[in-house]
Amino acid sequence: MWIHLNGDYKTPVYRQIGDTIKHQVAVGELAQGERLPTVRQLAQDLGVDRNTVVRAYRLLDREGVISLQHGRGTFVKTPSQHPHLARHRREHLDLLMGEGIARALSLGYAPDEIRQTFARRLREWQRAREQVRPRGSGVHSKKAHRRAKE
Amino acid sequence: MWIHLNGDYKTPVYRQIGDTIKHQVAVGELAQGERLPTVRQLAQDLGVDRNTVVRAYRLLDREGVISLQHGRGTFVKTPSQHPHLARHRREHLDLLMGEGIARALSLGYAPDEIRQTFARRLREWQRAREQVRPRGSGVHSKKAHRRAKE
Amino acid sequence: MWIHLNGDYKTPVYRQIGDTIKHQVAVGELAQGERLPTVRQLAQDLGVDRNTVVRAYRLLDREGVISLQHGRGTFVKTPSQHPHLARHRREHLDLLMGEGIARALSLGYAPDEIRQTFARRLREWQRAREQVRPRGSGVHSKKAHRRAKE
Amino acid sequence: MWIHLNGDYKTPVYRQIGDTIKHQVAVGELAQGERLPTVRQLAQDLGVDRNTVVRAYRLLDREGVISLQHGRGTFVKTPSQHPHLARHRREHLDLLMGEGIARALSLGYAPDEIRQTFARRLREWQRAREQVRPRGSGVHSKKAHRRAKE
DNA sequence: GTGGTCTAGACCACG
DNA sequence: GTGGTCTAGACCACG
Repeated sequence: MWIHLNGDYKTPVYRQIGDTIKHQVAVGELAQGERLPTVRQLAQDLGVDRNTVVRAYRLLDREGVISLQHGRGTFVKTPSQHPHLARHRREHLDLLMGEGIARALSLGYAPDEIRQTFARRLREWQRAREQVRPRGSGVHSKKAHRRAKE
Repeated sequence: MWIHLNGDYKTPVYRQIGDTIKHQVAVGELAQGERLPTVRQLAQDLGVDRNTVVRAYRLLDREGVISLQHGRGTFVKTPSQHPHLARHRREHLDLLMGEGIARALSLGYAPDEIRQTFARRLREWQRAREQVRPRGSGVHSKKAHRRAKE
Repeated sequence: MWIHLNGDYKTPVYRQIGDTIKHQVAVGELAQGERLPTVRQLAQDLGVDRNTVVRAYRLLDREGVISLQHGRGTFVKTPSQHPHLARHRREHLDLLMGEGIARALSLGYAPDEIRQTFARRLREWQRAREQVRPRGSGVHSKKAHRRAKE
Repeated sequence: MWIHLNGDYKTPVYRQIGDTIKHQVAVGELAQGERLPTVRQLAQDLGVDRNTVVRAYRLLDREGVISLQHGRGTFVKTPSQHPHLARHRREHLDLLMGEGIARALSLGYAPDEIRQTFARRLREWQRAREQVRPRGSGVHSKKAHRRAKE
């Protein structure tokens, strides 16, 4: 696993790591249930401190994207493991969408502008997903899934 | 002049000030050539440190949006000279929407689910807004700004 | 400000600090808007590392109880600063309550048992609040509030 | 024997196992004198490390709930000898409910608001449960447990 | 072996 | 001065 660290920029390293992983999960590059590199491993690969990786992982864990399992490893969450059940799921998405909308409205963007931008961005993300997924390029192979439940 | 400071968010204050001014220039709320409040004045109005306002103004000056004229004051440059502004606005909204989408996708929500929830929430927010201030724009009137903080 | 650290127990220090502060806010011992000790100060008072205090504060920040403000200090959040607006507020509470219920049910507790325990605990908390509040014991005096908006 | 492991939560696995067994003994699901699965067996059933099961059993043995008999097996002690069990259950629920209440109060929600939301959510959850398994208890039947994991 | 916590100490960004 | 980030290194808890 490789993550490009934008050496001189203002975004902190732990966020760059987290954002990249989130992106990879969103796009399907990291399959759900897949095991992430260990903290030590990724720290070594990227040449950063273990604590920095821990911080990135913990952030994602709190956000519900991955699951840090003491003594076992770190895994991409399966939707079913997410904020408990169906009703929870729906409310969570409501909250998530509401946040972005509230923020945009409070910054003075017009509803139509927001709507259009949203639609375009979502299409862009979907396209990104489709380009990654259908290839079955190693990461999502049987092997990757086999480990998932372990 | 009033600028809403998003007290507890991650964007630094000097950026919030700068972004808001850019936005106001972009939409014409601040006319070209118009004089901005003095550093002291704005700092007092917003209850922030003078250094923070200086930092915001200096950034805008460097970006060519305003002109800091030593001993005379601070003035808005001609918007037409700054395609930068419109782009800034658009990119900011792009970023904002992209964040929510990425998060939802990485949490395993389906695109259609996201799309529908978003649409519903936006409608709800619009309705909520209309109930609060059906008196028209309001946002730009001096009165509306006067005690926005409260 | 003093926090008793349960030296030999298994709860990590950063959690003990966070839980205590949460408790004090819940009970009204720390007024909303009130300023918390600086990271350095509290670290020194408790004889722990600055990073440990930062960690405790950040956790509370993420949970929406306090607000870490770069360069300014740390403050107890005012309800109005919480998860945005009224609708947000309601949804957030829904989610909060739902979590506990889901967990208790999944552990096999009967609904009536849950209901009664909840009612009793809430009464206990309310009583704790009343004992702290009406005295106006220094912390919630005018002085404390005056600083809040600063 | 099946124990639901809350894969991504903060409680360590060995405690989840121990708590569940205590709970089952407390409600009579596991009769006194009854033989528990062997360490190997349970470890395999749950897909966890043997050491983890050993740790759970040893804890219960120390607490007097079960009896580890070298070379013979593991047996449930007489519940009546253990007021400890009922208390454990009650305290656990207390803790669980207390957490949500403390959090909500510290976020500024009013007690009545909390009370009402809780009541509504509990009703909703109950209704949701009834729709899922209207076939009676089900929980204790061997069948229900067999593929609970899925 | 895997993640969790903590310290001591450095340097940075913001107000 | 206040919080934010990062490192190097230690020791612990869990599986």
